[in-house]
Amino acid sequence: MNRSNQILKDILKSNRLSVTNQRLLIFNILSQNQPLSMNELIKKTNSEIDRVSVYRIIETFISVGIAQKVSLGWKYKIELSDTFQDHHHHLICLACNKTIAIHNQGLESYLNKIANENNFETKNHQIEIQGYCSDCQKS
Amino acid sequence: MNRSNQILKDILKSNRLSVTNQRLLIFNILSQNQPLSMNELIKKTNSEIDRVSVYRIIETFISVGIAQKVSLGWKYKIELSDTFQDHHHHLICLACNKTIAIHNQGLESYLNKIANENNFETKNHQIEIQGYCSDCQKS
DNA sequence: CTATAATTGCAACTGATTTGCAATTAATTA
DNA sequence: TAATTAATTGCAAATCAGTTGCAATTATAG
Repeated sequence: MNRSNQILKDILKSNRLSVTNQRLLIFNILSQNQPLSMNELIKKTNSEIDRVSVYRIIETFISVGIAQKVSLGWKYKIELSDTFQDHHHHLICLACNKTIAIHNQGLESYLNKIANENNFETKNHQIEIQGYCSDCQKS
Repeated sequence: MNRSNQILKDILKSNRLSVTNQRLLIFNILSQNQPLSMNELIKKTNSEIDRVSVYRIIETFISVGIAQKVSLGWKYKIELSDTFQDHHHHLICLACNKTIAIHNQGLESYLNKIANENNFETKNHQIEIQGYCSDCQKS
């Protein structure tokens, strides 16, 4: 039992949610992968969980802050929330579909400044850059 | 006939696309509104255009640079391209659903810097801030 | 004005997500 | 630990978004 799994259980329990095998499996899949689309995630469950349940579990995870949606272009993928990994954004390669995490505090404060200038109370934000990674620029 | 309509027709003609009433109507709806989801757009056509055609027209508009998708959270909406309005991003109010355009050159160059540091060739980017606008913070 | 090419509308389809409900599993209590 | 209760899951079926094929219509070019 590692640290992340303990945090997961604490979050579930403090929200009166059951610790089920299905929830643990999905958490572990998310832990071991880049952001996944719903279909990618469903595939990785290897039919051990019904698709409907995967949707419901992700909905639950998002509502209690275990997972979060990140928009990639105009689709979205699922990744663990900032509780389990540092807040970040992504570069997305249009060729190989790879995501590169970017951690950049300057960018964050820049966005805060803009929100303040507009008297806007920020709840969340999305930043993504789409293009070609260094590997894929050759071809 | 205003200036924008003339630009629209020029773009269509230079791409050997017909100038049809349906295309003009959709262009005018987009001109007069904030970014619209496909369903919002379809509703505003007031059944004068079949849903399938709306999808096809937007696809065409995007391919020739008349319109563009903007991701809002993990959905997307359609707005006129940078040809018809300056490049910008949005603050989105979670309460009233209003979008506030932000024009900020510093932000753009910041993103370019990040891409360069990662040897990444940018094709497009998305930035959105979700929260509560000044009007909606009271309630 | 006619011929040709592009576009639209309709019907039907596919894939993603949601809903209702019964069966199962986890948590609570004695 | 067993029995009870509450939460969760799986299944079937519905809904919603987006797509495809094709015939009917409309725009463009001559």
